[in-house]
Amino acid sequence: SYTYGSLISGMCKEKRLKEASEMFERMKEMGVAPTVVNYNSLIDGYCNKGDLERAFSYKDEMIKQGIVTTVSTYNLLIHALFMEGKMVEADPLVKEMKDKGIVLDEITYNILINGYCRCGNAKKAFDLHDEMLSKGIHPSRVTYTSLIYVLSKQKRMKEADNLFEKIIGKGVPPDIIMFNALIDGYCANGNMQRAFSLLKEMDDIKVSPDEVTYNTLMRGHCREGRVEEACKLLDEMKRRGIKPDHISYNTLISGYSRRGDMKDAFRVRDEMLGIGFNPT
RNA sequence: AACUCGUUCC
Repeated sequence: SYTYGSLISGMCKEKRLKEASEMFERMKEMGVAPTVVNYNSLIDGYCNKGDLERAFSYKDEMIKQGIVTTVSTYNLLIHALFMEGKMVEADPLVKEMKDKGIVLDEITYNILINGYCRCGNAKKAFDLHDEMLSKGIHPSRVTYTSLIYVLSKQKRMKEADNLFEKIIGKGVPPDIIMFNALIDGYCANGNMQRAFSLLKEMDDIKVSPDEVTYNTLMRGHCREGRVEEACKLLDEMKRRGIKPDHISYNTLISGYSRRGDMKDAFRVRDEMLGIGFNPT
């Protein structure tokens, strides 16, 4: 039966790792053979918890048990290391994959590319992008979002926009996350006009904006001191049925605070507390 | 059937 596997992965997703690992041990005691997915679920859980030591010990255990690691196993561990900025420590894992004949897949490349984008290494990210193309692996929206992100952070908006258009030209319709990333780039670089023209484009192609879209636009206005405009956006999102989250309110609070309008800042904070969110 | 990647505040 698939019962144990489902229970273990379910508990790992809910971060109930103690229960998951106990159930895993019980399962083995009962003579049920553990699978690679059981291990991957646990590795994922402990990686998310930040306990990489435990995650790696599960990887060692599976190898000892003669259970074949998959590309997912490595993707999980490489991702966890990259999120902690430990790029170098991931090198031996990539080497190990190659030694075992495990082929890097689209997700592996996306993890590597995103990692380098997050730390501002656009060169390395684009090199990996070229490498995946040369291996016949097609970049996805996930890949492009990372590349747009790093270009935006480096204020290379022309290139970010060109890339965005190029992707559309390839017949890949942008999704909401790609839009949000590009909108954020324009907001962070003070081009609210283009940011709003992208919002309009989203509406045109029926990609519904979400709270991230609006939070991003609100923040763009706030950083220019136009908190009133940001408030109008808060109303607009409510009107459109998009629920503001704690970030929406914190954006307004910090917008008012930066301007020294503490009275308004506290007013928004009270409104936020009134609906059960906590300020940060 | 079940495991892995991208966007806003922090």
